Amino acid sequence: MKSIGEIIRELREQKSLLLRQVAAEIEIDQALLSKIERNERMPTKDQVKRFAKFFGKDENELLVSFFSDKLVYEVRDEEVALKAMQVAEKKINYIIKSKNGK
Amino acid sequence: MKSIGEIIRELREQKSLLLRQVAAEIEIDQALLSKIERNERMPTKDQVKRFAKFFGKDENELLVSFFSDKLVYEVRDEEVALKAMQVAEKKINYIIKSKNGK
DNA sequence: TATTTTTGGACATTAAATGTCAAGTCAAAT
DNA sequence: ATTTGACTTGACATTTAATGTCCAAAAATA
Repeated sequence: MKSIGEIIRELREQKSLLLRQVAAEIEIDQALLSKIERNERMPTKDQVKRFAKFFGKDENELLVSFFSDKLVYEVRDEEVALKAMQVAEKKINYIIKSKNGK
Repeated sequence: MKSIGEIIRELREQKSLLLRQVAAEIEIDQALLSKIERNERMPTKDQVKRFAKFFGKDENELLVSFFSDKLVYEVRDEEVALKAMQVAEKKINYIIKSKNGK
């Protein structure tokens, strides 16, 4: 249940790396990495993939954190947030079923 | 489980109104309304409120359709869509609990 | 205190969304 | 067949929101 930023920071600290070092690997500005780790900026999907690769983490696992953060962000301040999320889940389920033949 | 666009179109047709007429009420271009009804454009939150008021529908009900559509749109093409949605729901629940004291 | 790491904030850039307009299609009616 | 009215389409404009950059300030470390 951690945010994508928290996860990235933990991974970096586990390896005792500096912002500068990881930023260079991922090819982003170190100030941007700092912000990503503190959830002040969202990374792009592509950056998340690079983080996964660099830290040797499962890509889908990080992507789930990433997208769930984005989803939460979309409705966080809305009264109907939870309801909307539940309905969205049903809709996704429906779409998936449609894709799999019937 | 209908999209916000489908709902708006149905409401309009139930009252036998023309695109032009509803568009004037809501104060949007009729071409835009046409696109909204066919899910080619998303309305803004404010427009959704105006639709609710004009059609005499519960505002939150329409907002749930609206936001759930947006949520689905955010992850529709992602392999991890469902998983991300489920995690997002947990996160929302957590946030709500935090807000209510403990 | 000097050095290094991290953060803050203003600004630039890019990307994505909404909104507009004019031309287009289609159906019904005459 | 032509006209009329309703709706749609597509290119483009505008607006909004996000990411990205730079440099100075702050915080931590030696």
